[in-house]
Amino acid sequence: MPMEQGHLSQRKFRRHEHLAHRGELQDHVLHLEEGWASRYCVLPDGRRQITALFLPGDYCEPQWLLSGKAELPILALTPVKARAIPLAGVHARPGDTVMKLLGGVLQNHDRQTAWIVSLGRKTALERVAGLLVELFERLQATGKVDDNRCTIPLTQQDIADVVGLTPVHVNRVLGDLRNRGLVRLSGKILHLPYPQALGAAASSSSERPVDPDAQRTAWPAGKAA
Amino acid sequence: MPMEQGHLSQRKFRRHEHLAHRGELQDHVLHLEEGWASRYCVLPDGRRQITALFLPGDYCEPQWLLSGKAELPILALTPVKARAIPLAGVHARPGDTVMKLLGGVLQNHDRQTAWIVSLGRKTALERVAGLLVELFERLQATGKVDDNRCTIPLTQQDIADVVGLTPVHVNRVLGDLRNRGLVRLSGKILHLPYPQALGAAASSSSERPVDPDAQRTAWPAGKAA
DNA sequence: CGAGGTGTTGATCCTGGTCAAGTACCGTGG
DNA sequence: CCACGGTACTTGACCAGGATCAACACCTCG
Repeated sequence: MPMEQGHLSQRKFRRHEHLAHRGELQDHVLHLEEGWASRYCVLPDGRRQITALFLPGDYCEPQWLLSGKAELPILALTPVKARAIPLAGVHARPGDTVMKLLGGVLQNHDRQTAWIVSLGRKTALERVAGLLVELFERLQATGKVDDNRCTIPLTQQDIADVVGLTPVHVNRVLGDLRNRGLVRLSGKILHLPYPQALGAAASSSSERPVDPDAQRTAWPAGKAA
Repeated sequence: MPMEQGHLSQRKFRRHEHLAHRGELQDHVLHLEEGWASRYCVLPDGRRQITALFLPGDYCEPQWLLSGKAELPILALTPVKARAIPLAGVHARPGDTVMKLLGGVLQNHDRQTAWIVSLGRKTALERVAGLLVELFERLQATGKVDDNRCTIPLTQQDIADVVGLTPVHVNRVLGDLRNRGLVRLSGKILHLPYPQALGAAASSSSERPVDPDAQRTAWPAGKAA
């Protein structure tokens, strides 16, 4: 009995409450109105990795349109208000929403690709800096940045679980960024005096000499068939 | 001038030739018939990370159906034979192919999620073991495994660029796995005497005591609203 | 008020990186 | 036939980026 898409589809979750459980079938997609959520994975011995962050304005797991199932659990990092979009309705009258959802899938896919590069090849400092600018820009896109300031409700533990580090080390890196004057993070307020500069630190840390003859084997790259 | 989908759409690439360049617009998707390819990213200072592997039978970048554009370059790791599937045709008569492509997108998405967990939280040994079983199983699914043996045309450098390690260290880890009798990798032939056991090594290395009270903060996980 | 979740800092350890040399294995051309 | 040059693989010695262990300060919220 699918209900109309009116205000009745509004759902609330408390901090640390699950929006979805591992392997659970999903007949809807959530559109976050307020609060943050995360997709995560726990290894048998307790190691945790967050594989996606969902911010206000995001669809929470657009790919459920295609799979109808949550591969991994989704956890509220803060109190969350969301609108549930029943998939039955979308499938019945495939309109604008389908394209938005597929766009969301694509965006998440590309974001994940970028994170694979980060986790595989970047230093702790680059990863943390990268996360901060990514979040800054995503919040900026939804008008949630003012005077280079925004609210990041993440714990240092959360950050660690995103960037694949220890909370202790995240702390040190944040301290380092603070010393360099690139980041001011007090309480949950993030202030980036020079977002540009932080972006630079995220790509390839300034120290690391940009090796001009980086190509291991110079594949001409221009020998099309 | 799009050609018919007959045998004329067959395309060949040599080793180290690009199937697609970074940012290039794509009016087709490739279906690999023979050979392996990889999506990769190079940082300004030369660090490389492979973010996807394409095996025979795979669609190469199904999401091009949605984006029409290659975000990252695709490189042939071996000589490649592929069938080009023009997207114009797919959009015109959306049939079975669309679902197959969307399924491919979903599969790649999930695979990337798994790799984020690996790169973020697993040890060198677990990552390498994980890669080998993944490839073994993907080849098995297309009937390319016989007597627990299959062909892996990857260089140790390639493997390193997938698992985010140094080729030197990959070598040591492979040696370790060989000593444990879990892997026999001579030339390009991979032999897994006990695929099962290797899978176990990939999840959480046997040494690592499975911490029973792993939950950092015991979130009841059962307090639905 | 106390308790538990956080953030901060120091000392020490260890996984994996770096540097370097040497080997094996080609396919090429003399 | 062998000499060669290039790529891939191995191995050792040493180094360093983060992890681990531990203690403490802070702060919010029962």
